[in-house]
Amino acid sequence: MITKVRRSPNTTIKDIARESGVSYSTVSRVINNFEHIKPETRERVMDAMTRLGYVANQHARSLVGGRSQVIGLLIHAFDSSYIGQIIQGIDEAVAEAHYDLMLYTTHRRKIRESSFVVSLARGLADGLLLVLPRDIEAYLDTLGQQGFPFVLIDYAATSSDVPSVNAANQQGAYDATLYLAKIGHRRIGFITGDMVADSAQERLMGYKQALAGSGIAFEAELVFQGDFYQSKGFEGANSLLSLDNPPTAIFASNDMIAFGVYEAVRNRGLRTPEDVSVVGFDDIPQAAQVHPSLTTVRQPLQEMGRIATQMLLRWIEEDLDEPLGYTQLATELIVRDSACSPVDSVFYRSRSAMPSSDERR
Amino acid sequence: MITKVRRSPNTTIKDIARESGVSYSTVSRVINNFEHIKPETRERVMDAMTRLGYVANQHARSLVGGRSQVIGLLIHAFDSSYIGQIIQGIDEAVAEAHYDLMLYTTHRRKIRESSFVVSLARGLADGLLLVLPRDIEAYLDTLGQQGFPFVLIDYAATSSDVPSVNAANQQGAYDATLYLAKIGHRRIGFITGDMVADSAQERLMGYKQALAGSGIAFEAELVFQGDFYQSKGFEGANSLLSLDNPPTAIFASNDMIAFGVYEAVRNRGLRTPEDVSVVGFDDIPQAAQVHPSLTTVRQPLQEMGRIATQMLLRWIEEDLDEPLGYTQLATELIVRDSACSPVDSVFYRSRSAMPSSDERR
DNA sequence: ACTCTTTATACAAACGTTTGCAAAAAGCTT
DNA sequence: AAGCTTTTTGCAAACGTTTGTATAAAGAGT
Repeated sequence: MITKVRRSPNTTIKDIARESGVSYSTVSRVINNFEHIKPETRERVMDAMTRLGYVANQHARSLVGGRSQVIGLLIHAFDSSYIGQIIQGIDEAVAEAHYDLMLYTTHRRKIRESSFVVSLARGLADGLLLVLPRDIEAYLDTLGQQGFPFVLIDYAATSSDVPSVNAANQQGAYDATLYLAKIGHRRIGFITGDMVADSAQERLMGYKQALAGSGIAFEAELVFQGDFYQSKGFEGANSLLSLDNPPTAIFASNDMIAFGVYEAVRNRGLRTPEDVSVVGFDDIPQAAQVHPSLTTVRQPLQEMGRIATQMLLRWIEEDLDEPLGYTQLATELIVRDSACSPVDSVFYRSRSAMPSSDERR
Repeated sequence: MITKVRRSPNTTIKDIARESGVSYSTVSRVINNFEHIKPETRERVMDAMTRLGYVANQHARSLVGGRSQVIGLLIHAFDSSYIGQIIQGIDEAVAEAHYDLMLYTTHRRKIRESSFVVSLARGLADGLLLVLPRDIEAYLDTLGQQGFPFVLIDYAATSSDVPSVNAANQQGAYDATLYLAKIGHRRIGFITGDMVADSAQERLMGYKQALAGSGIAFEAELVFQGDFYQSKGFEGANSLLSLDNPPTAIFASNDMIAFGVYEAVRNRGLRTPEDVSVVGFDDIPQAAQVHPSLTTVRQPLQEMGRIATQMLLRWIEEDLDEPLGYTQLATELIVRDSACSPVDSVFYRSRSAMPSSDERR
């Protein structure tokens, strides 16, 4: 049924052995840097390897060694550059450790998720990274019971014995909201993310907490439920700005939403930040390129990917009996040009028409 | 040096054999759907497999069978959602064929590219997909000589014996420019992509060709050299609009650039499309969400990924002696709200302030 | 020179499959 | 009931490594 494709008969450890006049086990020991090898022999073997262009067969290695040098990465889609940033961090850490990366996208197909986890657990990968997983409950058990190493990214672990990495979402939202309050805003709108994500919940809590801390009463009408996409941001801002008493500032749960807010503000003949201040969350690369450049809460996305990977590798390589708990990374408010004091509005026109964007970083 | 992690002794084909009272080769044949198996035996074996939760060890399989059921994907970064769309297409096709996807990012590290190609060729993957590759020459030979299956995506094959998939960039640019000319524009600005990419070159040619076809003289001052990023779009539009005789329309080499143009137009107190018509290229998801929604040349990105994958799989599985040539996919002009006749400008204000966006699709 | 470590190498088994070959079982034909 | 074909099953070898155990070579100490 399956046609064999047998490529050029690959050079194996035995070819090297023959070529350099030693046994194949010696070759293996040279490859794996064993101590008791006569320098001269080592030399001869190495030589033969480069001459014949030897590359070890990873499958044979995994078969006997049990390790595949591969880690699996499960994501659900390639929305925006949020995920790209995380992957970049992962990729770097993975490459450094000489592992490879197997990619699984779920595209909202729930069922597939748990089924592939099983197959992963059986040899294909040594560990698994899950970014922003939905319905983990389904396969968390499977993973846990098998003692299969895994780390969650951007998932607020409800029980802290689940190894995970995320950002200080609540603190970040708190900082952003407090900043707006500090520069004088009293009516601050908020557009949420998709509330099934923990991060969305946490950001809302941070917003509320900062209001409370600033002596501003929470008003439900100032909160619009979004979904992390630009169009809902547009819609949300339109809704908020249509209020009888509209907000002077809008805090968006991510940068894409903020871009939608930009559009809505403009569409109504208003200006950012003179008429409406805007603050985002994430600090995706576009945030700095946009006009006016976006004041936003920076989430260390690459860092998150990198750290999660390192945690995972430690679990894989050090045969721990306990999992590694969870790590929370600090966020940072990046002040750019999209927010100013409401009182500034009047004087703002004296500034140049083309905002100077990133000068202050 | 390496600590063994030996997980729970996995159930193998032999366990199943013992459990169901047959030999392990029979089990293997049941798994691989051989014809001469007594239905009752098959039943018994299947039963044991589900009971013991058997999953085949892929490494052992590859070792003997030569096939790893993995295909490698080489990309250089996760810019914008352009790459995401392509990956989605790839991922779907790969999943359908029950293969897995190994991800390699090069992050502008040229050297690594060629080195890993070698290691891939030795067992880890059965084939390779390269998206928008730079300096292929370096390792194209390696691949070609080894007879290792590979397909390039979004690379204009100079010699048509290189298997590749891309979009009709020139035709698409031609269509867009012609469209602008048809609705009355005579001065059409153009912002290029990164000219090291073939697609950028082709789009420029399409632009020139359409001008010629419309009896409009090409003017070098109307072409600004960009790099596919939003900030260069902003810069480029500012430059073009500062000309003594500025263009009434700007054709951007991709959607991100078009967004930059949007910003520049606004920043000068002008409006899209009333004062400056804008057309993009790609049709990334954001293009439809933006205000005004962007008229753009749709590149069938997912389709490209899917088709490239299918080509690759055919090469892998059907043991062809000849490679598969190259496939070019048609583009489609998606008319939305960002371009109108220059004469419309005067009357445009009668339209509602909030453009109706995607209604006409 | 003779045992005793230490260093260096070789052999063989194992990892979990697939598959060619051979043997056993079952059906047919006479 | 013997002979033949066809279906069904089992054994063993192979894939390319790693690694435990055994052996050979080389120094060290007497």
